[in-house]
Amino acid sequence: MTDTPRPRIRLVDVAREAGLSKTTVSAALNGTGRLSPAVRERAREAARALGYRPNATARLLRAGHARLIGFAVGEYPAGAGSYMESPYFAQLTSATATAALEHGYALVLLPSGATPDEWNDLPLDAAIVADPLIDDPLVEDFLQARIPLFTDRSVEGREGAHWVDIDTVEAVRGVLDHLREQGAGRIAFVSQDARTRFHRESGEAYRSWCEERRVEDRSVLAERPGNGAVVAAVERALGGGADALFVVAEVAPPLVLDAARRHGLAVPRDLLVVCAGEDGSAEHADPPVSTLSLRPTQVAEAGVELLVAALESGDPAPTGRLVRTELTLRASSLR
Amino acid sequence: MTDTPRPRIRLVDVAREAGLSKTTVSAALNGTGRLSPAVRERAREAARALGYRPNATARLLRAGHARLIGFAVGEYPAGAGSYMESPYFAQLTSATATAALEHGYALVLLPSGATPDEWNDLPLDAAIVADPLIDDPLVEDFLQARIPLFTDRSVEGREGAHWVDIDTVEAVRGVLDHLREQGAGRIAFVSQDARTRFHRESGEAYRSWCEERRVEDRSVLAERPGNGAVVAAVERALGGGADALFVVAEVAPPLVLDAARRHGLAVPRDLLVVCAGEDGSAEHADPPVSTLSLRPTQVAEAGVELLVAALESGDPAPTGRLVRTELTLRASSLR
DNA sequence: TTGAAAGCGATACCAA
DNA sequence: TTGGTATCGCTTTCAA
Repeated sequence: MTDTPRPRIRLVDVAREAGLSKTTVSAALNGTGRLSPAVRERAREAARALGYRPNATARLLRAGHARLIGFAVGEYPAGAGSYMESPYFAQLTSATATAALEHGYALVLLPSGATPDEWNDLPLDAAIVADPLIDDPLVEDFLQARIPLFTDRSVEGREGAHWVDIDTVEAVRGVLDHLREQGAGRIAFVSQDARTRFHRESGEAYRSWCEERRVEDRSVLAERPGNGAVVAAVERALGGGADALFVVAEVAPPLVLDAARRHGLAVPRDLLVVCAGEDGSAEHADPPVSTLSLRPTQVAEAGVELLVAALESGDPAPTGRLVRTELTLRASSLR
Repeated sequence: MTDTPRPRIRLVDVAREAGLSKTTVSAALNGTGRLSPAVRERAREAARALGYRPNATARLLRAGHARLIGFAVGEYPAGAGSYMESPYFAQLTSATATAALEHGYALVLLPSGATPDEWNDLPLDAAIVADPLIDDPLVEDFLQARIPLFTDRSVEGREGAHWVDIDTVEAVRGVLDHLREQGAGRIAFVSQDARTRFHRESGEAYRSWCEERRVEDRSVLAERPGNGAVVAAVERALGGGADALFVVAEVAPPLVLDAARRHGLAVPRDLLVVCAGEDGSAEHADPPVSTLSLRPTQVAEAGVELLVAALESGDPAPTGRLVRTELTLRASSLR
């Protein structure tokens, strides 16, 4: 029944207990200053005995920074399910957290549509907006608040803004070229009605590739995010007689194969398939599915690096970097 | 070329600009105190003109709390890939963040194996350890630091600890009973060598269910986490002649169906399948796969509620709550 | 080698 | 109605 009293132990309490001054105890515990080993030990002992834990907020106030970075995703309107269920965002989020931690920063999760008053009370040194919407208010708010920001290329050149993006156009053309080399003539492009840069740019890249080659534009749009709607879009594409599928909408790759099977199509014999995304089931599907990785881990690492460099140097000059996507060829697109 | 000066605007700066005192400006901006509308407006105007943003750290020091909750997952040893790639943890994480935000708290992402010095500098009001390992050091560290904690039932009764857990034993027996009712006689149990409570308890529940009914124990363990190893385990179970599969190891359900197909087994005719987990592809698989949901969203909400209640009341008395799992029956386990 | 005192930036009491 | 001053808990000169 040790009914420990509520009030937390402060530095002064330790000092009093040890018969030393705040200053000395602080130096002893932080390993700074020139203290005699005896005194240092005495201070440490008192701290241990009292169960002293320094008040983080106070140190931060003194230090002038919080080593905290806000993290939000622009992609999903609040409430439309969780963005983390997407393997891409899951990897992006955890890679960002890991990269930040390695630089001594912790990530604070912000809701997708966060307004300033939701983060104004948080001591954020910087912010990250992953896959911002077009003219994302979140981005504008952070920029206006002069909080260093890392997001995609749409902020290029703005003060305090740092970007990392992928080579979408090149990547899309690479996939399409690959499918053509493997003998596909009617390549359908399955996307989703997303307002992200990737979906917009990849759609444009697909269309211009088709135009250049004078082939029919076989884009199909999923009406909503989620496996169900994307599978429905895939079925439409197959109904249209496609002999290859490039799926950039997020979907579990095995479900695409299921759809093909239902249409009596053998992959890769009758239908070639490439999916964009990080879904781990692609590799173990039957047959294994070729994937275009958007490299969330590399994006996160590069962005955090840029952001931290800006933070440490205090230089608001905008910086940016491009990350290469990676096409992994598997049985589903190789004849 | 507005070369804005580095130093941030503080309250005093606004006060000087407005010809008022810090106190008055503070009251004006916070809407407290009794100020004349004129003065209030003058203060606000000055703040706006200077682009004043209050220092969050300073307010927090004053307020005595940070409204920040640390979030870590015990499950994965650091570096073994990201826990967020699991739909269960992805949902748990985002539901926790959402629930916390609704109560005015923000979530700080901590790495899985975090040691005290990784979070000591963070102003955490509380912590959450999802799916702790047995005797998880993380749990012990938080408890010892007297930081209010929410985790699973293993901390039941300890001061400052709050738990939420699921009815694992009942749930497992329910699934097994269901499979038996549907005519299965040789039910294999596919798990993974995880040190979480769920995997341990579900395994025990399966074994005692088998004993009670004098049927063979057909447990199979995946050697590692990840689709590959789990599919291999499923194949072993099928090789052993199972006529039903209860897969509690995390895997994309369509891959289980693929494995069955490779063994020439039709689902549900020759093989019944139930998967535990939140993988969204189960619903759209062909045939749709029955799933046992561990209800991460409900767990998160209940836990945050308990934690926040304890935080607001300052009462360290331990609390806990049980959440019911949910079995969704689909074609894969219905004859 | 040790300690007194001055901040960090904001809020809240209480006197004017 | 307004403002001086103490305070939150810690770190850091700087003097002794």
